[in-house]
This record gives sequence, structure tokens and C-alpha cells, in this order.
Amino acid sequence: MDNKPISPNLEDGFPVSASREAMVAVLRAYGTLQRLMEPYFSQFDLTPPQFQLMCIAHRFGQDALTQRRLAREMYVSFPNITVLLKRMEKKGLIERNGNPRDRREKYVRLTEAGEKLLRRVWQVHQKQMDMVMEGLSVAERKQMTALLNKMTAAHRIEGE
Amino acid sequence: MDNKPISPNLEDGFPVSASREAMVAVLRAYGTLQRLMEPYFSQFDLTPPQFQLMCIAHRFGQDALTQRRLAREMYVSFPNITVLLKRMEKKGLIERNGNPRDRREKYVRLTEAGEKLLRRVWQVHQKQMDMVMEGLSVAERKQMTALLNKMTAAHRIEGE
DNA sequence: ACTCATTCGTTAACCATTAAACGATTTGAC
DNA sequence: GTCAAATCGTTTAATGGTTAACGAATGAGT
Repeated sequence: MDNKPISPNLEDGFPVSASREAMVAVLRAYGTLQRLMEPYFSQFDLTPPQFQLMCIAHRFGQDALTQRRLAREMYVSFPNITVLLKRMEKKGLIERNGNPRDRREKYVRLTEAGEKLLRRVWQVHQKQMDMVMEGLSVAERKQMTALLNKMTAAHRIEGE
Repeated sequence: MDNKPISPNLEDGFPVSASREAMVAVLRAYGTLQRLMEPYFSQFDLTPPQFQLMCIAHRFGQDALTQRRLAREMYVSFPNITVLLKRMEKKGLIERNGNPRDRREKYVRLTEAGEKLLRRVWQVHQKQMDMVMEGLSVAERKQMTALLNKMTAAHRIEGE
């Protein structure tokens, strides 16, 4: 990426509606987030999904966290988890222990190194997220959150 | 993806702020969009980026559209365009013609088949986008668009 | 005219993602 | 008890994305 982006142009002869503008806005916001977060995470030799995975593993702590469950928590397909974990295991951030009572399952846990790195990231993570959202007041952030979640909720699949 | 997602849990012991909730909301909204649009586009043997590329090529029409320019329009890296175009050329949707006055450049244009497919998609595309946004009223869609764009604008790079 | 920096497109290597097929294990119907 | 179905993790092939390095063509300074 070695050049400047250009504002998205909707004047292509196809109809412009509130739905279309909203959709384009979501896509652009996501792209902006990605562009801001990736260099930030790479400073810790992490990627956004790897960080997300570590947060979830941290939340489960010593509780049983199968790879299946992890995939559902991350809204991600099951095969994806395999390669993600493989890389993170190689880096020593997580460990997989087989469940002796059901030898199909493997439990995922943060290693001590993983916990340590996660704490280190969180020391500056709040500041980074505030920077990403700096264009909006706190009230506006909450308003945007509510609208996005309302949009998402309409397509929610049952089962929490 | 063969199981149900679970609502994202922010109770992981790390601070929850308006910024963090907003960021998670954007990520979830994007994921929802992806999940809704991919099967829709695959019905036309297209992917979201391929459709986006076709819309841009359509907008340029017979005007000069280099691969460089296309990458900037799509907010995407230059090498990415190469492989994207290669696949679409194989499908006969676009064509690349060398510029005889500057033999480094190649101009991208929709083929007749590409134009035809694009018109076919657009016949139902508006309805699809309205479905994605059905959880929000028109006023709410506009409000969300404005907030997202305000957030994005704070990180805008100069040069349009 | 020559050289050297710049620009354009490509290739290679990597990461993240998906669907589909597969092997191993557990479970349940009979 | 046995065998078929469901479940868990993995592998493979495809797509889309990145950065880094490269070759070819252009252009500008001297």
C-alpha cells in the first residue's frame, strides 16, 4: 500500500439509496479500522485475529475452551482456528491440551508468555482505540454503537 | 461455517469503554455484511471485491482506468489488483489493453459480458441492500452513515 | 546521449478466511 | 455388543489481502 486512497464514488449510474450509503460507510469504516490496527498490532508481532483469540482465551482462563467453541466465539469457521492456533502455538502464546475424557477435543489455554504479552498490549490498547474513535464524541460513539448493533441484531441467529 | 455465532463477550477483565464498544460494533457489522453478501454474490459467480471492481470499471466506462488508479479507488494494494484482474479476465468479465503511448500502463475495461452481468446484478442489488439494512429506519440509516463517515474522516489521508 | 530516479505491473511469500473432504473418536439405536 | 450417525480437529484448494523485491518503460538532469 504505497499510495493515497480516494473517496468512494457512488456516481456510477446505479441508484444511490440510504441503504447503499450505509453499506458503503460500514465497509469504509472497517477498512479504516484495519489500516489503523494492523501496524499497531504488528508492533507486538500480533495480528488482529490473534489478539482477539488471546482475549477470548484469557476470558476462559482455566475453563474448558475447545477449538470448536473458540471458532463460535470468534464468528469464524472451524478450519480457520486450526491454522491460527498452529501459528500461535509455534510462537508459544497458547497451548493445546487434549481432553483425556474425550480424545477428540483439545483445550486451548494461554501460556504464561501469552498472558504476559496480553497484559502488555492492554497497557496501551485503550489509548489506541480512543485514537481510532477520536473523530466522535463519547455520546456519538454510543449512538453509533447502538445503531450498528440494531442493524446487526436484525440478522441475528438464534441461540444467543 | 457450520455453527451458530455467539454474542461477543466483553467481560474479559479488561476495561470496557465507549471506544471499545464502538470498535466491536463496527467489526460485528462488517462480519454480518460479509455473511449476508457473500452467498448473494456467489449466486452470480462473483465475490464482493469483484463486484466492487466491476462497478468502478463501469463508472469509468471508456475513460482511461489504469490498474494503479483502480487500486486507489478500491483502497487496496497494487499487487492485489493484479491477481484479482487475472481471475476476472479469465472469466471474460474485464479486459486489459496496453496503452501504446506509455507501454507501462494497461487500461482496464468491462467487456460486454461484464456489462451485461453487472446490469443483471443491479436488477436485484437494491433489494438486497435494503434487506441488509432492514433493522434500521431510513432516518437511522442516514444517521449511522453520518457517524461512520465522521469517524472515518478523522483518519482521512489528504489528496481527496 | 547517458544515467539515474520514478512509475507501472508482476511475482513471491506470508496471513486470514471459506467450503469440502477426511480420519479419528464418541455416542446412540438396535 | 455392533454398527451407523454425529462430533472434533485437520488437510486441501480457492479467494482476498498484505509487504518486499523485481523487471520494464519513462522521464529528467547533466
